[in-house]
Amino acid sequence: MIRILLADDEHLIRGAVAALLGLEPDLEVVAEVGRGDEVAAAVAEHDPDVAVLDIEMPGADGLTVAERLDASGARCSVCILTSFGRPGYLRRAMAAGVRGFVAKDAPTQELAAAIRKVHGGGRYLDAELAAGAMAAGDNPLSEREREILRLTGTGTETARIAARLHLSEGTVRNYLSTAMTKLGESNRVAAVRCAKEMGWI
Amino acid sequence: MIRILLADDEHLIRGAVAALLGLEPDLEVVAEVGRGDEVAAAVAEHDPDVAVLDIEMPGADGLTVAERLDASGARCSVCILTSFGRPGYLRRAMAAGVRGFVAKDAPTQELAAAIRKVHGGGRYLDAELAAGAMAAGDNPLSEREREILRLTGTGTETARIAARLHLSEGTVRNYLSTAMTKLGESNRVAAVRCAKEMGWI
DNA sequence: TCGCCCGCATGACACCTGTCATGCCGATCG
DNA sequence: CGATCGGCATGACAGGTGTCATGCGGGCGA
Repeated sequence: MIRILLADDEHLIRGAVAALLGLEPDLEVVAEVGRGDEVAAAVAEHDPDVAVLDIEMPGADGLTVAERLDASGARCSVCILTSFGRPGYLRRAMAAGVRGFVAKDAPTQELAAAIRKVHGGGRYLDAELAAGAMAAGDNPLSEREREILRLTGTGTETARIAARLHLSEGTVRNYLSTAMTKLGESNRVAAVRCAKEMGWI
Repeated sequence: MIRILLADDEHLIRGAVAALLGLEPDLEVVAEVGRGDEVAAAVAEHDPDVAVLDIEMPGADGLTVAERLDASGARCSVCILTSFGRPGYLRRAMAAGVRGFVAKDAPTQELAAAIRKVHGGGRYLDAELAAGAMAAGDNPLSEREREILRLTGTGTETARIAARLHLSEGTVRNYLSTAMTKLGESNRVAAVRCAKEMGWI
């Protein structure tokens, strides 16, 4: 029996995935949490074999959680289950020692297959996603560029961004300009959108 | 036995929700589709009692599908199941004769409860969402403003938007300006974000 | 019928944005 | 070591952006 922890902020979906996994005779969901920052405690308490993590979660996102579990030398394996198979996400997951990566639009039985593979010490990657990540290449943005794109994406004005980061407005515009050049986009809205889709911010 | 049609573009999630509903003795999933534009045919073929529709789908979004079903006088009731409980979505759904509206982060048993209520001729609304919709008020944006906000949100340059809509650039900027004023935002990125969160574009 | 309001559309003006030239610093490499 | 490259930071300039005054036409209440 493979013991599973499920982390996803959408309660109903979490319950549905638990129901799906409950249909498999060799799988057992032993814990469910709705926030990233509750995963560590739940792992400590329930000692699951595999942690199935969503990426978009309040508290801490699934990739950050995976990195922390990896750094703390936790016994349990991690399988990411997410809506967005963005290239940047996949790379960050691999770097964090994640061995399974399944998209929410994958075939129904793929999650159980991934969990078994991961529990057996193997890896499970969606072929489409892996190909996409290879094609997209590395994240070309610097830390400053990412930060400023993130803030721009929330609708923050240039002046406010400059104030918050202790920069001149011209410098903020300059980072946006280099980011736009790197992403091949011609304005800030398009650059933010592109960076988000790649999983780079 | 209540016969259900399930429409959601995320295959794995669709399967999971089907598994969840399969646990209920009085519910039966008789059809599953992954695109909005496949719903009509599936309804005609399987004659379900209740159609459970996601909003974000390729082909046609769930609200559009609900409006079409309503207009065609279909026998089956509609229950919307979505990640985003945006005020504008709820209003559009009500206008389309939808009688159930459930958020994906609602408690696990809420979907089954909503389906039973809707099948019995009643209505089922998440109290939180309904309150949010009341508080947000009506969509203040005109058709032109929505269209231009949508295009701006995809990263399209002002000049291209003007060309596509056969307007001068100044007019496009003006619509963005009035939209920004109505939404209380100070730049186009913020306005797009705000309108999206309200479900107004 | 007459104002009145609202949506649609435009051009002009002030200001914000995107780009460029420039410089500094640390890392990498021949 | 000196050369070179990439990240960080700035100011100046041209052009795009947000705002305003203005006008047209359709619907709606007085």
